Amino acid sequence: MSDLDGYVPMIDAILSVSDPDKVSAKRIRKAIQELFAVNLEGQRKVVNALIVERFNQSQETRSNISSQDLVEKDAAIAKSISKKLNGTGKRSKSGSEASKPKKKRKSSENGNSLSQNKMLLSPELQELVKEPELARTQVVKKVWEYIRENDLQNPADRREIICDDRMKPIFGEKTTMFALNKSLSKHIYNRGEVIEGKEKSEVSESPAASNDIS
DNA sequence: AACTACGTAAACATACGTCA
DNA sequence: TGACGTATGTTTACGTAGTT
Repeated sequence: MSDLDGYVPMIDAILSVSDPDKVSAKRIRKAIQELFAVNLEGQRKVVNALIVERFNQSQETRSNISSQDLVEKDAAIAKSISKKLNGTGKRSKSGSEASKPKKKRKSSENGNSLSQNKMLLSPELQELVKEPELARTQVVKKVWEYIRENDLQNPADRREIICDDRMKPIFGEKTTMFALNKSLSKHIYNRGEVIEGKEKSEVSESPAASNDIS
């Protein structure tokens, strides 16, 4: 057994404060990766096996011994874990935050995100962003650049976007930042989609027409 | 092994909760 | 009260974990 032994106390601590019905090896492994800033993907099976082993042992221990000492020790470690996982202890807005993923994420590490795949754009969108194809995220970025350059946000409610002539075929008279992506999706195509089925606009109605604003 | 379910990635602006 | 962190909404292919 190896360097993984160093994680045993932490595994035990996590197990001690977790609901046995809900806890999973995956969750524990991720927690350890975060806490120790290590990548255990290459050792996933070994780590999982270790976690299962500790789980079984902890269940056994719990049923047999009710060591006050152990509980207190676990509680102390668990407290520090919880503090680390939840940041500075700030905020715990909507209930069970622990299980929720963090919204703010580091930029892609593996670069295989589909968001980076170039997509073909409808003529209306091409006209707006001045590019024939872009990654979805880049499309959004370009659209926002255009909105700011032309000062198209409603000053009273900056979530609202008042469309100009170039935007109207895509978004209608006005839209919101939340509806932006939905409207955009009608103007973004996969290459295969276009090659196999010709263009959406050719097959059925034009994307602009599919927008419910007529 | 095959299948299902879920989390992740990216962009954006604003509202709101929490802490110092 | 200001600063900071997070939720909100949307898209969808891919990776992974869990289940059959």
